[in-house]
Amino acid sequence: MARTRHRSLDCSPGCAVEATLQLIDGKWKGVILYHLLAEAPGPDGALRFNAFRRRMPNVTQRMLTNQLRELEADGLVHRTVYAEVPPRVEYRLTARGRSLEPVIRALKAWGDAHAMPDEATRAA
Amino acid sequence: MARTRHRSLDCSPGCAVEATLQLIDGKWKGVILYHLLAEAPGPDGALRFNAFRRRMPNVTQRMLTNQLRELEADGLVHRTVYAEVPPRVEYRLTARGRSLEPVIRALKAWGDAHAMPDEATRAA
DNA sequence: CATCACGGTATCCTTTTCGACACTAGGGGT
DNA sequence: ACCCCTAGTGTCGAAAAGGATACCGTGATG
Repeated sequence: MARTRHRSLDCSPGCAVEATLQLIDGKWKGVILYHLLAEAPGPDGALRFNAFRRRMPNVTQRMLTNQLRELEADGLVHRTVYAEVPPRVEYRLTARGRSLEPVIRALKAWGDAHAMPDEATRAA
Repeated sequence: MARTRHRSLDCSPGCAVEATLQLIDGKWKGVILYHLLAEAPGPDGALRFNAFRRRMPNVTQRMLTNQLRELEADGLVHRTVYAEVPPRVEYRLTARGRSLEPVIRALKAWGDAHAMPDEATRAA
């Protein structure tokens, strides 16, 4: 479901840039990763499905599921299902996911510094 | 033409992350910025339209134009047109664009370290 | 006269993405 | 008997993104 981008590695050497973008592209993945990195409570930083929903009220269930599943397929997030009723599912970063921290922080820092005040700069 | 993403800032505080992603999202913008940051020759790091085309052979003219125009609209790239024949147009980063350097470098570094060797990791 | 270089536009069409909305299971509470 | 809770899934349809292809002006060159 992720943007297909270029499957043949046709850019070089900027390709690594695109390879990384491909993983965190997808309209909500950036925020999901940010919440897992910086917001998760508890010792191991796990978040449940509805915890995400509370943090991101405008994401539909279907989209949230999709984005989480893609992050899981990319090996960035691990999904733990507890066989309980009502169901309980916890999401936490994998080591690979945690390694994205400098990237997410760079994105956050830039956004805070250059984009957040208002976006009237480009109000067409 | 860029992905619409969320226009109401409905995520917080991960919003800054998305705000930044929104600017460099767009299938080729990452590579374009990378080339402008790291590859541009000359003292002021300008690249001409066909210089991009040579570096990214698989991008169509239309897409390249679109991506460059969006980067220009976002204030990341400046476009200089010389009234000559044959036409000459140079693209260079604005100060705002140059400020993205740590972000691009983080993306590149992660890609080199975690994604480039092969992507058979997730070959489904 | 024809062709090339350059930096694009214009059209058309397909693929991808995303949002709305309805629906599910199964135990516990009232 | 009925509703609530969690963590989803299914289907539909609109909108956006992106690819293919053809076309443009103009001055220099062959």
